[in-house]
Amino acid sequence: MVSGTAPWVLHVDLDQFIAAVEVLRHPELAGRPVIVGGRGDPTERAVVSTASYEARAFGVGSGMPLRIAARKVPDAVLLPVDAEAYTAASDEVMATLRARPGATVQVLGWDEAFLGIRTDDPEAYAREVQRAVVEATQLHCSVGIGDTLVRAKVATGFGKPAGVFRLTADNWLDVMGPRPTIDLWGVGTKISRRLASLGITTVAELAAVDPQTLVPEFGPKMGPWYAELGRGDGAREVDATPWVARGHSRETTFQQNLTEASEVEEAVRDLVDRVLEDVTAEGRPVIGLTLKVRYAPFLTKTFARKIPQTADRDEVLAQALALVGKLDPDRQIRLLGFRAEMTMPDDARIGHTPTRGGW
DNA sequence: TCTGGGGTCCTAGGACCC
DNA sequence: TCTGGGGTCCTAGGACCC
Repeated sequence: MVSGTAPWVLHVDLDQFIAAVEVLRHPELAGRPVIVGGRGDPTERAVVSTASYEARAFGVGSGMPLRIAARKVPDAVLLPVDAEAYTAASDEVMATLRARPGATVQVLGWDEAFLGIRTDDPEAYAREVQRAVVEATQLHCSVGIGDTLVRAKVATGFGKPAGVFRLTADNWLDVMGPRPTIDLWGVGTKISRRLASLGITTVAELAAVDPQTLVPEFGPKMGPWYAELGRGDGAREVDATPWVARGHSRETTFQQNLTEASEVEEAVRDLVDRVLEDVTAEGRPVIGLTLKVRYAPFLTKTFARKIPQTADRDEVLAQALALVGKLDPDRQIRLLGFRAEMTMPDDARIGHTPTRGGW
């Protein structure tokens, strides 16, 4: 089957991944509404990372404040996020995918990956993938089959849970045409609203538009890219080149808003140290800094600056504290974030992004 | 119910240069 | 005199994804 001729893109997506990993190591939780988020304390400022299907039946979903989720499901099991455990499980899944015959694997996140293959029976191959993943990890996944990355990615949603669904140029408009543009991968609330203001509300309407007419509203790259998205078109090649981080960041939401300058400075020192730990592990110099602040209740501002590649830790810290000077001293601070951008290695792939244009 | 944390890329406008 | 035209770099902000 490896020698089949037709190229296909498979999108593999683990079902309720985080909740499933927790149930695996706490078997007594099977069948119960499990909600994972923050430190598992519903009195804190935190949101839901993943809810099990039992919890979703109560209307709980990712991104919902933990406090609300706990109220909706009185007998929910609330668990803290355990990133190390999910990374370990994810590594096992990805290794299983890479071991599939003839597969090129492009990892998109903890719980999903593209898989490029040549076969004349992609459904059979998809079932084999599901069987292999369950056998190795006891985790279930859904598989989207497509002739482009976008179509494969969107197809997965129709296969959940634990199913397989195929979307190609042949059935794209039949399946997706009547749906709202927000159902597309890469179109969120803001863009779908701006499209609607141009008279475009469905995928079919977006697919029919002349790409150039979107340039005045969305710019020279994004305009034509949205039109392409409407057609389901784009890249067909799965790229296994290892992903290289462009930067690292840390954010902290304070349980009580900060008001004192000394608290702010201490928080920035802490964030800088944590980010630089990651950067140091990469062995690449820092070339830029961004400080993000969320003033209470919800106003976000960012301040950035370039810095010389030769900067050492003390220099980076000094530059970070200089950015602190731009904060408004009269406002309460709810969140601080600090990001360090790094130089790229010479052989790094340029233009690869798991989530945005460039497919 | 006031909405985490870690990422990526695009756009606009000003500064500056020739 | 009220001002070209191309280019790059930098900063701030916006949008999206998992």
